[in-house]
Amino acid sequence: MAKPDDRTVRTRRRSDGARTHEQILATAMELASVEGLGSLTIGRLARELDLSKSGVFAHFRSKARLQQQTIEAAREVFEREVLEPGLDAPDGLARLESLCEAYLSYVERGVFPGGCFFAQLLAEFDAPRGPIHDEVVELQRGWLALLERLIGTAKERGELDSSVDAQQLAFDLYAPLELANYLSVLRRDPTVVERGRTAIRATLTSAGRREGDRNRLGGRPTKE
Amino acid sequence: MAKPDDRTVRTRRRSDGARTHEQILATAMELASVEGLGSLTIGRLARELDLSKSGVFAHFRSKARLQQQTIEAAREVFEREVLEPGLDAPDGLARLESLCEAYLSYVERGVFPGGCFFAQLLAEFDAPRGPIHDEVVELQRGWLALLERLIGTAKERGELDSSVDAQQLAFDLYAPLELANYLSVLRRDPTVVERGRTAIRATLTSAGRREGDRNRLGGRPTKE
DNA sequence: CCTACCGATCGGTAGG
DNA sequence: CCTACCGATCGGTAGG
Repeated sequence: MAKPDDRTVRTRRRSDGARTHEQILATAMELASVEGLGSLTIGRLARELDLSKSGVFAHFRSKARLQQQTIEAAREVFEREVLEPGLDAPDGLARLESLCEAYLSYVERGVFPGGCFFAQLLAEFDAPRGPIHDEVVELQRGWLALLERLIGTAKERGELDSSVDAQQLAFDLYAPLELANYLSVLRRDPTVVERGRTAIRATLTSAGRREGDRNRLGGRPTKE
Repeated sequence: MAKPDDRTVRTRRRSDGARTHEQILATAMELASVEGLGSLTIGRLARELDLSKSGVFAHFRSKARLQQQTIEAAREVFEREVLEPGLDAPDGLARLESLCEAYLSYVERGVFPGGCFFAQLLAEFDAPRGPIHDEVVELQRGWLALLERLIGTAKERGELDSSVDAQQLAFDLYAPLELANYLSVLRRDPTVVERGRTAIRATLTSAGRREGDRNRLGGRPTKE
């Protein structure tokens, strides 16, 4: 607060520690999406950001807190890159399709260099017990609950057949989204995402009350 | 060879180093399926097996070779637990269904404590470049090629519609297998596997030429 | 945000 | 298969 308008500043020092904190988390998300949250080390982050190990450490005071905050930062990216655009569509079937397409687009655009942060987290912490496992359970529950809620609304509006099992359909939609993510990263080929689009389209069509409904999930890939 | 019939042997020492080698790999597969191949350390294995670190190290002479041999050992388990029972069915659609069911049963039986070894490997090494990544690419290619081959045969025999895209259908079948694996481990609840069975059944039915075909992938869960 | 440290563990080597 | 080591890196602390 002493010298707020100092224009002689070298490069950083704009908003002091907060800016560094953000940069650390941004790098942490990238590293974790590629190599896993377990491979994320404070020393590695320090090297990557040209800071001292203790400098990085001071921002979090424990590795567990670094991991928690990295997950939280990734949650915000997911919110901005998938949930917000995905849910910005008319309620019902259109919103369900839009959400699936938003996820596939997020994979296709390579928002995280190692693919979906949470797909990585699911596979990494599905088995080992601990606080991160518990958080992944909650995150997955929330994701599936969201899909089930949209499916329920689409059923109420008569856009999906009333005989549809919402939990099963949520599983049926989630599966190709996940596989499209893993395979597109594995092959370094975002066109695999098109397989996911085709699968989603077919699943929604066969769950629909009639195929005359306009299907907005077309074959046009997202330009970026 | 000097004392082949020594009955005064304490406990181990049956087939000497080969037995120890197998035990190390068995433990390595279990650990890797839970925590990932990257978290597998020689020191950890030594503790788990009550050996010295160098004793374990001597069997492999590098961490890379330990990882390679662990993957190879897991490949043999997959062969025995999935491919052999799965492919032991009449050629065509029945064999395709049987293979999917064999995978789901392998997940359900908890052959590896952390779920499918290769699903873990896919998620762990989809992004980081290196020799393991390259091997995962090959393994995935082989798995999808096998599915596509079985689909091709089923089409030739008229058990699947001739308009079916073999690559797409392989993707559509693979997706629920993978998700059933991840979610059943995450929730520690093998009944999630039933979601996978339902998805596979629906996908094969809608790809079939007519629904009058006998569908052997029933709702009876594998007893063990 | 830094230097300077701590004990533990890593992959790996020497030598037996 | 062992003991005894090596340099590097880990998470974390002290003290500024």
